Amino acid sequence: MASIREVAKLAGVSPATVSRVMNGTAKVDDEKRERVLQAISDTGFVPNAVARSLFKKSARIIGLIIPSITNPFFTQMASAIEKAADEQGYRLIFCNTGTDLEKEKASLTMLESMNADGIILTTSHEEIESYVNQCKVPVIVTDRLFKENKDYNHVHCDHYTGGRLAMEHLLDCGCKKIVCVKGPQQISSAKARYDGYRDVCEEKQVQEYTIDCDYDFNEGLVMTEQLLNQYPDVDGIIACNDMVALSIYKILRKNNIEVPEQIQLIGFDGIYLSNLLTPELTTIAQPIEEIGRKAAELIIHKEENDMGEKEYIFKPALVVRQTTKKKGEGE
Amino acid sequence: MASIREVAKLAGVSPATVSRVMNGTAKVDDEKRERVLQAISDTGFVPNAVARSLFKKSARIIGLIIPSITNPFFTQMASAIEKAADEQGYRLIFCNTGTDLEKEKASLTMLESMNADGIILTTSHEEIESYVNQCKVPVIVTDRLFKENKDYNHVHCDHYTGGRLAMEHLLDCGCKKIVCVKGPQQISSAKARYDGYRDVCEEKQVQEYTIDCDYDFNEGLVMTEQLLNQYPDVDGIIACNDMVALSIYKILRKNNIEVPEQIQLIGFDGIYLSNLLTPELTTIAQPIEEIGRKAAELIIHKEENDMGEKEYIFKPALVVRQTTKKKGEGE
DNA sequence: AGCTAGTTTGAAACCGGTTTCAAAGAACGA
DNA sequence: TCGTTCTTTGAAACCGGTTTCAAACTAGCT
Repeated sequence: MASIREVAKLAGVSPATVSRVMNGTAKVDDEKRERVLQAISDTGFVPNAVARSLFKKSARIIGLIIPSITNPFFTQMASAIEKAADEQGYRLIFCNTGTDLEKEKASLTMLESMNADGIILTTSHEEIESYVNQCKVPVIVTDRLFKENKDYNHVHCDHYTGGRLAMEHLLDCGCKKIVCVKGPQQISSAKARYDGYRDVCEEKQVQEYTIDCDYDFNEGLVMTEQLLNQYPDVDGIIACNDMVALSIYKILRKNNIEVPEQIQLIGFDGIYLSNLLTPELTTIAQPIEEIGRKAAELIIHKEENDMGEKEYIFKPALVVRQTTKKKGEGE
Repeated sequence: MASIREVAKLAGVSPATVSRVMNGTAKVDDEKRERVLQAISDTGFVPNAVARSLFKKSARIIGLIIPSITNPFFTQMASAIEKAADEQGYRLIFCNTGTDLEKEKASLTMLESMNADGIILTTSHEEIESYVNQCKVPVIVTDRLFKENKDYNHVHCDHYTGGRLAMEHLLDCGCKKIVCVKGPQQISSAKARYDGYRDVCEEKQVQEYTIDCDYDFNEGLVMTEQLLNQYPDVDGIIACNDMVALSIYKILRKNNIEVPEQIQLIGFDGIYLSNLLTPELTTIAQPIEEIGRKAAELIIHKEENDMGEKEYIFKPALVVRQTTKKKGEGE
């Protein structure tokens, strides 16, 4: 409530001096400093962040544009971003897009007009590119690339290798007929994962079986029924992400199919949920927290980084748990 | 980038006129309006939100202070808040506290200095009260009350009735030895739930069995082992929330105990996860989205509301799914 | 003492919209 | 035609910190 001018008046100095005491931007006479500090504590003065950010052109804010706040993958990433941001006095603004392009655009301009210091964007639309280009605020693209070429700061995981790891693991486990539940192929991560699967199929001279599915739990329920119809003798399933893996598991159990005895199942992402369930899900884990932290750091330390079209790729890791098992091995 | 003064110069009018055209706050000559609109579109002018909020003393921001962004209960609530906020052009700022009192305080002052229009707070500390009182920004307390008396705007669920419903349901199902996994009793919701359980015990002349546990998955794992040791003949468990119920289920399965055949299990909250798992969890569901929406609306329409010490209580509902079953009934 | 160099300090401009207030212009009646 | 009232418009103040710039003061040297 109190303003810097009131504090200044009370301390018998100018607003400039109060500002200097608060920020340590210049030397202030000891006796005056004491009076200022006293006045600040007497009035309970808290500097107005809006006024400061108007002048500084920085609101110490990071914008996070993601498809959904309830999706565990994004909340885990968000949590890591929030942690890194909070440590440096930055705040997070959440923008839920539901993958709606118009909302993505609106969030971009809105965050820019709020003097955000940077934006972390997970998009599903190539068309967003021109808007990202116009944006004066640095944009870090995470998880999903929206361009084949590397003109932007990308932080993501090597999904292609992930796809290979998943397939190789199921083959290792002795599966003969492995179905890949492909995610939406316009999303780069889904496509790369499938590419990895397909390349292993080719290399190992194994027949490829696929089914299309959204990155969505409910969609997974429907597609699994269809999968079982289409491939009744399937013995291994690669889900496009962990949430879909959960829905697949649910339908398998509903059909009294034992996992991993009859069908083995592997997910993608390594969200914390994959570890909580019974049974625990075998999955290709991304270092979600590291991705989030890296993205936040790129913005927070943008002065040190040149912010020039870089790509940061993390390695996925196979995490073997309870939904896969080498055939012939006992408990 | 362009400022309102540049737009004004280009259109040959004053900044005031540009402002009036944008906001429709006063009549502007048709021909001038056209010139202004043209200049806006030529320059791609987007008004700076910070400058506006400095004058308006409103940043069209809602602060959300919660213990964790990854906890599904809070993300579901947050999602509903975000939706209601977005519809009215408000943005959400997330503050993760990890139940740390200092972080709660810091978030409160920070949000106030950002000219936030309101704050939605889920706290675990009574001590926060004096800070909430000092806050000029309206604070809505959700989920957990921090005072017995009702001096604040509270939006929450009738946890006491929830506790009763859970216990009555397990009795209905024929359970004889029902253990209540009590949540942290300094948190009002946990206490109310336990009170409900206890009162039903008294009324029905049933022996009360309890075990203490945090609202936390990992804690649940440990406490369940202890529970099985302490009450080997338990046949019904009331978990303090759904996440703890998941962990209880995990340990029960690890001990080869069938649910619901040997032990019946009921959770609390009705997070969407409770429905995704296999088996689906019987739970006492809160109307999480309604709670979030109500809290957001109280802030967005604060002018219409008198904002004077009101309490909004929602009713919980028993959702019977697969972890409970009336004894003696077949599939 | 007189002069220069260095330090502390406050007045005022600034950030970029918004709003007030009074002036200028339009419309209308006498 | 003149006066009155109503409308449109822009100059300037405002929101509340921050920073510049020059004045005032201190210290050090001749």
